Amino acid sequence: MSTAASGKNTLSRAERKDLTRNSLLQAALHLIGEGRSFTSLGIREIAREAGVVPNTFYRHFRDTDDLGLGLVEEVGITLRRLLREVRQTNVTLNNIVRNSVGVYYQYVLNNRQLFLFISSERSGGSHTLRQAIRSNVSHFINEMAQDLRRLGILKNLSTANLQIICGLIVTTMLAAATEILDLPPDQPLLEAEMIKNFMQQVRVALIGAAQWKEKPPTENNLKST
Amino acid sequence: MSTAASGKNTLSRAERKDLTRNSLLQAALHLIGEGRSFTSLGIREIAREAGVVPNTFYRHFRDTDDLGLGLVEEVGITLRRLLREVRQTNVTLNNIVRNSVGVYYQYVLNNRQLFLFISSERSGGSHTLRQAIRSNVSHFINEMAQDLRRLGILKNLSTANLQIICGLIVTTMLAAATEILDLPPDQPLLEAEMIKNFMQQVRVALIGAAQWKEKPPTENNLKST
DNA sequence: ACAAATTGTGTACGTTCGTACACAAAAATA
DNA sequence: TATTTTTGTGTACGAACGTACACAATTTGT
Repeated sequence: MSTAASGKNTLSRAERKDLTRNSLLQAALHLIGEGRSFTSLGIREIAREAGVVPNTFYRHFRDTDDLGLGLVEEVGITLRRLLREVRQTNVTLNNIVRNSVGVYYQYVLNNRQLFLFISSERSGGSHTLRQAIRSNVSHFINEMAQDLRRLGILKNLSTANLQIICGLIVTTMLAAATEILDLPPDQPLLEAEMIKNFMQQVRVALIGAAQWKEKPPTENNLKST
Repeated sequence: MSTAASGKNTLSRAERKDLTRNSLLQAALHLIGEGRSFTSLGIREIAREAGVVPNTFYRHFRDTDDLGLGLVEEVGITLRRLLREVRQTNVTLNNIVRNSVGVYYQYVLNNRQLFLFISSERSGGSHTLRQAIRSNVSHFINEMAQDLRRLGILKNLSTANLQIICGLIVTTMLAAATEILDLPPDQPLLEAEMIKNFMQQVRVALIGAAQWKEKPPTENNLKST
């Protein structure tokens, strides 16, 4: 009887620890869901919401930033997997776009608090969290560009420009999610309208990308000063 | 001797009040410039930085959000004027784009702290500030669409779709500013690279917009489920 | 079986915060 | 000139915070 559960419903120490760790993460998310901003949350507040004594917090996280990193990791892993699956089971650009957008917003709406956190801290809070989120976003962009290249989509673009296009699309998706989450919940009409507008933005970006010519030899259009 | 300065270097009461009001605003910006996030600033902290006693704060602002509204108004008025001037003294789309981008980044870099504040609080802080910033952004988008229409640019687009395009461009500009401000200051190489990439994003969006056809009658591409 | 490590608890201390109240100086108003 | 209003000051109080330390309970490793 070394590692796992010995009797019937007992939990190992590591499992119990993960339980309270998760209750701390969920407590932070719950507070965010009530309109609080993550930056303003304190250790005592999170611990109180999780039903533990303040000091317990330190058994799991060094400070609130450290807890935030846990949240970032969670959303990054999940969302990256979901979007990769979409691109692996579709081959045409239109299907990839439609399904990626669908999966993405499904996730955003099903994980409201988690994405409220991401939206806020992406530009808002501590340097550490900003870096972590930005790193995840870059990872997203790279994977997207890589998959599009593999599928032979947008062959007219150099790798660098393909990344720029993917960056534009990801930026647009993030901004749209932020706006949608700022609506009062359960406003399906406004929500559908915003998603429709956003999809048009993505389509315009893709049309522009398809039309883009490397090193345009035509006229002296748009050369830098 | 009713209203204004009576003697030589005396200031009226209103002028003196505006002086300390500005020193409070500048104090908040200075703290932001040192890496602090606006959401985490307190009344005492701002007052201390401004060199006044905490209670003085209440003579000018109800709370920190109220002070934030003052900052939002300042950047909104200035930036809207600058961009409107660009669009009023240029007629071709390329010139408008190039000069708007130039003026915009000039402003962002010359008002680093102010724009750090905007970037953070646009998605981050209190509901009040978010609303105020979003309202300014909408105002921007509307003015841009209106001016482009007036100049006869992108005639192929309906008013609604023109607004969507302008929204895409404004979103891209905001995201780019946020990223640039996150670089360590005085990195002109990285900065120039990022601005170049960003301009390509805007160009792609405009190319896509020019190619966009209302009600495409071709195939059954991209109809919603 | 026993020692060691882990995890959550309780108490406690010093700091900072928002804000209330009384007050002083000076400008505006009559 | 006399009175009122405005603007900044000084003091004070209760609450919340981060965190340190000692301790209890229980699982883990030998």
